[in-house]
Formats: sequence, C-alpha cells, structure tokens
Amino acid sequence: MATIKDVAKRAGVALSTASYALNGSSKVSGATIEKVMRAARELNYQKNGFASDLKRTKTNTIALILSDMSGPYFSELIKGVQEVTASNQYDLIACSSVGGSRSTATKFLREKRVDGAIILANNIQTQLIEESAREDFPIVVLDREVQNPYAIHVEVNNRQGAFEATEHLIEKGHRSLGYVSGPMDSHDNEERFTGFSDALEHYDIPFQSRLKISGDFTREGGYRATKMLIAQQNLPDAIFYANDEMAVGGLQAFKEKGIQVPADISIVGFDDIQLAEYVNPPLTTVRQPKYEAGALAVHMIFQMLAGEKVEKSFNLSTELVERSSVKMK
Amino acid sequence: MATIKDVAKRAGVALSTASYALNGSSKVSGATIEKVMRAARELNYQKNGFASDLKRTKTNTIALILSDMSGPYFSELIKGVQEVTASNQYDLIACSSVGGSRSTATKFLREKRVDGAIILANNIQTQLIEESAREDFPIVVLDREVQNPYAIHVEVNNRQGAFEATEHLIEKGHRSLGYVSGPMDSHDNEERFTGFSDALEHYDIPFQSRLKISGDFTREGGYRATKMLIAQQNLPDAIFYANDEMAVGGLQAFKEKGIQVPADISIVGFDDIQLAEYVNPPLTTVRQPKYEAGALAVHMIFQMLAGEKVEKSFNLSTELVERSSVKMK
DNA sequence: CTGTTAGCGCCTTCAG
DNA sequence: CTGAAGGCGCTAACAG
Repeated sequence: MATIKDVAKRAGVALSTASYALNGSSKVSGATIEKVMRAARELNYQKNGFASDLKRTKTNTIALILSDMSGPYFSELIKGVQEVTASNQYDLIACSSVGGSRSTATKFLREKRVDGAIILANNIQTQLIEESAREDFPIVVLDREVQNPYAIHVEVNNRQGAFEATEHLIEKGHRSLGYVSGPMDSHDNEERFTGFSDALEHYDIPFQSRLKISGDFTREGGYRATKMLIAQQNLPDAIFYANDEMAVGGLQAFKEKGIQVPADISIVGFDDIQLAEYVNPPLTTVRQPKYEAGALAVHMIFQMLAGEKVEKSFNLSTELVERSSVKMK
Repeated sequence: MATIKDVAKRAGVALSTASYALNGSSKVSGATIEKVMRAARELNYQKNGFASDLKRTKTNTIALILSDMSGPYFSELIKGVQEVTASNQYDLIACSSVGGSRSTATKFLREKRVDGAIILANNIQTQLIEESAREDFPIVVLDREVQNPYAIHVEVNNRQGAFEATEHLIEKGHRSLGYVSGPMDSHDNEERFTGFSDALEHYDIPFQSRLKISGDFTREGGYRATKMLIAQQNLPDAIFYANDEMAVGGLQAFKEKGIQVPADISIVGFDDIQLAEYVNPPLTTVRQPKYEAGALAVHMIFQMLAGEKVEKSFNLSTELVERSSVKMK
C-alpha cells in the first residue's frame, strides 16, 4: 500500500507539498498538483482514513444507531437522515445495537469513531449515552429523554397521536377498548399508553386492565396477544395496537379465528408502516413524520457541532390516517 | 478526553504498563491491572479507536454497501450479514452508495476504513471495486462479476429463477408474455431476462419485443410501464416483472383501469419481498435466499481474511412461490 | 510555493 | 514492572 511518502518521493516533491496538493490547498502550483496527482495515480495511492482522522480529530461522519437495522419502520427515517447528512458533506453509517454492550453501536459511541450519533435503539443504555455525549460529540435520541446538555431529544408526539386514535375509536361508538402494549421499558409505548388512558378518562370510559396485553412491538407478539384476548372470550369493541407490526399480527390471529375486522371488531395501529396500506383490511393508524424526524435530528447534530445553542427537546406532530379497520359500531 | 497517558499517570504506572493492562496482556500482575482499570474508570477513559486502528492497521469491522439503505429488499440480507459478522466478533456498518463517487461507500472503499466489504449497489463503479480489493481487503459482490481475485461473487441464480417463473406461466397456458424490465445496466436484470427468453425459446414461443418495457426496478417505474402496456391495447396473457416492486406498481395500474389480476391477466414478480404476500392478489414470485446470501457473503470475507483459498463465485438457488396472481388460462 | 518538523493517541520493543 | 523511544500515515504550522 503506497503512502503519501511514496507519492511525494515519486513526484519529486516534499511530503507536505504532496499533502497540500492532494487536499487541494491553494498554496501549491497547478503544475505541481498535476505532478503529484499523476504520481498518486501511478502508485494507486489511497490515503489512510484513520491517520487522517486521527490527525484532525474529526471524522466527518455521523452514525445512525438502530436496534434493528432490518426493521420496517426505519426506511423513511434513514432517508431523512441520509439526505441532510449528505447535503452537509458528511458521511453516514448505520450500525446496529444488537449485542447490547458488546455491539458495534456501543463501540462507536465509546471510542468516538464518529462525530455525532442519532440513536433509536432501546437496548442502548441511557447511561452510556449520558457518558458519551459532549460538546464535540453531540447525540440526538429519538426514543427517550436523557440528562445531558449535548444529548437532545427529538420525538413524535406519541401521546397526542394515541389520544386522537383512541378518540377516533370512541367517536365511532366503541366503548370497551383494548390496548396491546409494547415492551414495558419503551418510552414510546409508555407515552402511547398515556395518550390512550387520557382519552378514556376524558370521555369517562373505564379502563379494564384485563384488556391490556403485552405484545413487545413484534408481529409475533401482536399475534400472540390477540390470541390471548380471543381466548379470554368477551372481546372488546375495539383494540389499539401500540404499533402497526403488532396490528398486522393481530389481523392474522383474527383471520385464523374467523373474526372479521372491522365488522366484528375495530382496530387501530401506530406508525403507518408501509404494509399498513396493503394489509387486509387496510389499517387505520397514526402516521409518524419519520422522514422529518430523521432530517431534524441530523440538523440538530450539525447545529450542535457548529457550537450553536439548540432546544433541548423537539416534538413532532402525528396524524391519524383513516383506512378501513375501524367501523361505526 | 482522557488519554492512556492520563490513566497511566493516575494509576501511578508507566504508560506501557497501562497499555498492557488495558489490553489484557499476561505480563502484568493482577493487582496492577486492577489499579489501572480503576484509574481508567475514574477518568472515564475511552480509547481512541482510530489511533488504535492506525497502529494495528486493522479495524475489525466490515462494511455492507447498499445503493439504498431504505429499500425493502435488504432487511433479510442485513440479518444474515449481521449475525455472521457478530459471531466472529467483528463489527458491521452499513453505508449507502447514493452520491456515486462522492458517497460514503466510495470513501470507505478507497480509504480502507474497514477490513472488508459486501457490495450490493449498482451505482458503485466496477473499476473502483477492482482497484480496491486486495489480499487484506476482500470484497464480496452480490450483483455482478468482477475481475479481481480478491473480489468474489455470490449471486442467486437469477436465470434459473426467471426460467422457472416463465415456465410456470407457460404451463398455465399463457402464450403471449410481456417482460417489464429493470435498468439496462443491471446484471440481475440481464440474467432474469435471459432466463425469461430461454424459457420462451425452450417452449417455442416467439418473443415480441413490443412487450418488453423498461421499468427501472421501482414501483413507480412498474406503474408507468404497465400503463404504457395497457395504452398499447392488446395486452399479453401474462407479464413477468423483473422485480416485485415493479409488480406492485403494475397491480396499481391494473386496478386503476379496472383490469382484474389474475382473471384478465396473470403476473409474476421476482424477489419475494415482504409486501408480495399482502398485496391484492398475493403475488406469485420467485424467492431469493437473501438471508443465506448475506450470511455466505460475510463467511467468505472471513475466509479470505484468514488467507484461505475460496471459490471465485457462488450461485444460490431460487424458489418459485405460488400465490394468487397467476391463473390457468 | 516548498521543505522541515512536530505531533494526533496508541502500541510495541528493549534495555534496565 | 518501568521509561524511553520509534512509528503507524497524515496534517499543519513555520520557516525558508
């Protein structure tokens, strides 16, 4: 592997000249640049990214940390992040937090291999985030709040979204409402449940705890939770699934038991994943501004990197999208 | 940011001792290790990944380069890659090639910021791959062939898959067949078209070039291509879409025109993306072993990294999955 | 414009 | 176990 030293020697210039030429500094003549470039090409020279980063203590890349790089939710988020990152001439890498404290994500956070990070990964310790964020290493967290001035918070208004969805169910005449929950340690889930409860309370509808079932945000979990609900007999009028994936699983469970949605029971989801539109019946759900959340998150990273003061927290609105899984009772 | 120097000072040992202790060398006593570790903890020391990588000329991470990190196809692939990578104690980062030669992907390839790469990104120049791959930087390419002993090729048998799908259409009595194509510079598309043509030839069915339309692998493209086909009047009996995304777009176009699938026309796709099962009617398509492809790809990277000899090329089989978009004519 | 020089933070001898 | 020293490859003053 040729180094810059070889290039300089071959071009017959000083090491620093080669460096300047390669980096397009203005303090070197066109002829020299050409000479250096040619030497570099001939030697198939490629600079060593680490050495350069090490020297500049700056990587020009930011990380997007996800608990599940393969999940359906993330594609739009990534798009937003990607575009803003690229337009700022930064690089973006995505890494997964599976493996917890031994994960790639943890390593990148700890070792400052990037200039900033956006995190949507419930299995990353809050403590790690709090320890890692600092002035030259801003973090945006999408799924919780964190006590550190350099770790800010962009979230969608889960509570409001859940409130509206629940309200929608109530307005359609449903009175006994079930809630299929995400994992207990999920901040998003908690907020959604709060919105759900608030709506119930607001409309003076009692909450029956037997109708709250845990489903862990996966399709499989939604499927199982729904089966349990069915087995209990005495189904509610409608079910609020804390995310779409679980709702899809629920649909499957209903179908197997010959229960018609929405004729027999109404359901709503949360997220508006791509599938929601294609499932049968198309799912009424709460759309999250994922693209915007991603774009805003990177935006904030850059502001912090530039040393500007930023809000500690942002809240994006959701929108109810009505399809066909809810019917007037 | 505390450095190893600070740790050594605080622990009251030599810098080299601290380094040994931190890296678990055997030439240092347990007591000292403990002392150093404590100092590190107290200072919230984290090593600088670059400095360390630079020194060892090794990153222990491999990159997965995708043209579209947000695409629907990739989630399973990622899963396969992820698992194998993690089980080898390596890190995985995903990066996008959007932006072509100015993309993050290009940078990582050029600057050897990782120990190896898996590429599925038609917008990365073949030349760049050929220039980058070397003994200590193996590459696995998933969507083309490359002339470089350290760049091997894992592909699914597109030709066979397309052949079987086409055969299926023919066996169901369809005689005039359309082909909605992907981009012309896509190796996958080319192979699929070859499989399609081979089947036609094998069954002595003439190919009508007016029934080959370009759709660029996007849903939108499939939609437009289908509209064009419809506008031409005289629809074929069946259409082979070179991928599922386009077929989904096609379904949309048919629906808008009141054309029934499969009653009026049969269609098949390719890939078996998640949506294929949920679309209406559920799409008959060709399943690719994406997980396996990903897992195999990393596997090969590790073999090459270990200096073992490996095959230059691997070919994975596809499988026809029959759903409801094809009917006996 | 060019060359010299001093590190970036870490790892690894090597002689005490 | 220590301390010094050399270097990984590159950048960025600072003098010439």
